[in-house]
Parts: sequence; structure tokens; C-alpha cells
Amino acid sequence: MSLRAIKPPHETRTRILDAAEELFMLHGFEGTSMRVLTAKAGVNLAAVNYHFGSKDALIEALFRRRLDPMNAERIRELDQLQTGTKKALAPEAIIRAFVRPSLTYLEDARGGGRNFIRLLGRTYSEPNKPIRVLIGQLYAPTMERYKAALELALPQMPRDELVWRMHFMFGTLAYTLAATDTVQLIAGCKPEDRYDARLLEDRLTAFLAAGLQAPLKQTVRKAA
Amino acid sequence: MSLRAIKPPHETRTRILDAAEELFMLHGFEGTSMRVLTAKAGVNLAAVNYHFGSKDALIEALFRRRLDPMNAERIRELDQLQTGTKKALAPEAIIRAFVRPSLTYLEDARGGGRNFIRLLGRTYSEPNKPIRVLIGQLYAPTMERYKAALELALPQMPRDELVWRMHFMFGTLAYTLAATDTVQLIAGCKPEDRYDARLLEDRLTAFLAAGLQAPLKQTVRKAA
DNA sequence: CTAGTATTCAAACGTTCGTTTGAAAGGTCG
DNA sequence: CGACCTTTCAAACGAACGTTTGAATACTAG
Repeated sequence: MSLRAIKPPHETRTRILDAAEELFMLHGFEGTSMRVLTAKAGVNLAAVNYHFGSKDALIEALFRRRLDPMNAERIRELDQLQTGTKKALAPEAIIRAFVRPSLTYLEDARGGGRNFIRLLGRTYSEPNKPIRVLIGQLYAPTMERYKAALELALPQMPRDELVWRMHFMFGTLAYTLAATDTVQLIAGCKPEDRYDARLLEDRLTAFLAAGLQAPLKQTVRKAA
Repeated sequence: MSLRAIKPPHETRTRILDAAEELFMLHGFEGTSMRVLTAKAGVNLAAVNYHFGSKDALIEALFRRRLDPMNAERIRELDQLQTGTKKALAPEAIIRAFVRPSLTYLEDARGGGRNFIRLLGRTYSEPNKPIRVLIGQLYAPTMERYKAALELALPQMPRDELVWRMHFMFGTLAYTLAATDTVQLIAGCKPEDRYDARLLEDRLTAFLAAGLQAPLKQTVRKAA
């Protein structure tokens, strides 16, 4: 043995997951065949079904691998903000705590984190029903926590208005993550390939915080 | 002849396009086969290739049918705002002019407009490259116009910051349109199936206008 | 070494895909 | 009517899909 490279315990599984992240991001779930996936991973065609059971199960495992730690970090950041104080947090701080983990992953170009984040961004609007349900389940606890924190931070805001604004915020984040290399709709937008996550975090947070705290319209129009 | 129903000139084409809008929205492009599509449209399997040439060409025709008039309406609304005045427009008015056509289509439940808008929202992050390019082309002139209008309305804002904020705004709109029936990430959000477009327009515009005009951070951190 | 389990492999399974074909049917106009 | 062009139709094409199989190989424990 001695100098032989140590064989990681789940090398094949990991190689498959990494290849899947990149290919799913580039071509979508249905646009990626098991044959090109296993070829890219350097494993046998049957390996996916042996280790995961099916293509769908692979997709689920892919999301669980990254989403669980990422949302745990979101909770942890919120906990850290709230230690030592009983007062409501600043909305901007809450937003930053939610946004930062995504952008941290986005900076991870060598590991697959970057691939995953982009894939995640475009999966919120995935037609495939089970995938949407899974994502919803994985996000649910985190969303509950952040919703509670925002309700505390903005006691004067009606509940349904807050839900809508959280919806908008989430959409902005999802689109920003997904669109880092997709169609450039706005002329003159030349994202410099490698994002400056810190700068993007500032820009996103400023935008979202302002939107979240937009003046409340006296919605007499036709609201109940 | 007399009482016989008048045969529309392109009935088969229209039936195919309508069925495609609904099925692509529900199951995605790759998830919709020509066989179920033509069955839903009530036409022969070969009709798509006869009238459009290929599945990809059908997708392109589908986007052109709706996107061209929709963006024309956006331009027209902006023109109308600017008639009779040389002054810069209010940012909120510009945003509303851009958002409204989407929401108008969203209210069209009987026609396919609603289906198309949802499909469009999720197509901004479509993996398929040619589709993204097409969408970018169809949007380009409209984006140029709105970018110019916003530059005039916000002369003190740096160009690159404006581009980013337009990016954020577009993402919010896209996600909101696409997610009207997808995963509900935020608990307690029960969109009442039929949207009140007017109310949604107010909420979206208020959020976006506030985000667009968020205070400029003195970005000393690491910006050039 | 041997027995037993875990993993890899080449090959094939049956199905579904988008597209093509050539004949039949519909419509128009001299 | 009859010639001509357009549209529809049933059937089939080859290719690619996700998955399964059973033998071969690698690894581990007694």
C-alpha cells in the first residue's frame, strides 16, 4: 500500500454527483442522458442505477447534498445575529444572512458549488413536479425561520404583503443566481465571468432591503 | 355553405401553438412529446413538421407569436408616457409600463396568454442555448428603450449600477410570472388561483421602484 | 488461501423520441 | 369536369433514452 493513493469511500458516487451538477446546469435534467453523464464522470453506465437507483433518485441526492448544509448555514447565521439581543434585527441584516450562503457557493469555482448554485436558480421554475416538491420541503424550515424574523423586524407590515415581498426577494435571488451566464437581456451587461461575490452581495442586499421596505400603498383599490 | 362554420385560415397552426403553450408550460420543452402535443391539439402527428418544420421551429414560432406584440405594447406605453413632455419620467411610471403588459396577459385565462406568460417566466433560465438567444433577440430593442428611459430618469445613478438593478428587476418579474403555481417556498402563501392582476401590478411596481431607487452605497469596499 | 460481499463492466432490453414517407383527401380555378 | 396545389393521414424509420442483467472483478474477513 504505502504510497498508493487513498481510495475515498464513495468516490464513484461523488464523481457522478459532480458530473451531474455540471451537466444538469448546462443542459437541464431531461437534456442530459445517463450515457454522457457517466462518460463525463468516468464510470460505467450502470453505476448510477447501482448507487442511486434511478435518474430521479440521483437528482434528489444531488439537491440534498448541497441544500441541507446551505440552509443549515442560513439558520446558523440568523442564530448568530440574534445571540445576545432580544431586539428585532435590521431587515438588511436578515437579508444579508439569507443571501450570503448562496454567493459563497457561487465563488466556489473549482468545487462544484458554483455549478450547483446556478442549477438551483433555474430549478425553482422546473416543470418536473416531484423536484419542485422536494425543493419546497428542503427549504421549508429555513423559510419559516426567516419569515418569523422578518415579521419581528417589520411589525407594522401586513402579513400578506410581507409574504409577497418575500416572494419577490426570492425571485430576484433565484434569477440572479441562474442568469450569471444565460441570456443577457440588458444591453451593456457584461458580467466579468468571475463574479465578485462581495460586491454582488452588497448590490443585491441594497436592492432587496429597499424593496422589502417600500412604502405601503393605501391599497384601497380593491383589496379586502 | 350558408350555415357552415367558417374555416379559419391557419386553424391547424393555431391549434398546435395553443396546445404547445399549455403543455410546454406544464411539462417543459423536452418533457412534451410531439405525440401528446398533436393529440391534445387534435391534429395529425405529422402536422407539426409540415407546418413548422421541426419541434425547435415550433418553439420559435410560439415565442414570436406572443412576444412581438407584447414588446410592441411595452414600447407603445412608453411612447405614450413621453408624448407632450420633454421631461424625464418618474421611475415608477416606467416600471409600470414595462410590467403591465405581462400582467395583462396573465389575466387572459381563456386564451393562451396566461399559459404563455408562465412559460416565458421559466424560459429565461432555459438550458437550451438557441432558445435563450432567440429570447434575447426578441427583447433587445425593448430593453434598449427602457434602459435609455431609466438613464434619463435617474441621471445620478452609475451606469453599471443601473444595469445591475435592471437585472434584478427583470428577475423579480420573471420569477413572479413563472412561480404563480409552482413550489410555494414561503409558508402561508396561497395565491388565490386567479390572480388579481391590478393588485399584483401595484405590489410589484412598489417593490421594484423602491429597489431601483435604493440609496447608493459608497462602494469603497473593493469597487474600482 | 478461501468464502462472501460489494462493485464494475459490456451487452442487451423494451420503449419512446422527432422526423420522414407516400398515398389519400380537400380545396381552388380554368 | 379535371388539373393542380395544399393539407391530412396511417405507418414506418433510425436513433437515443433509462433501465436491467449476469458474468467478471475488487475488496474484506475468517
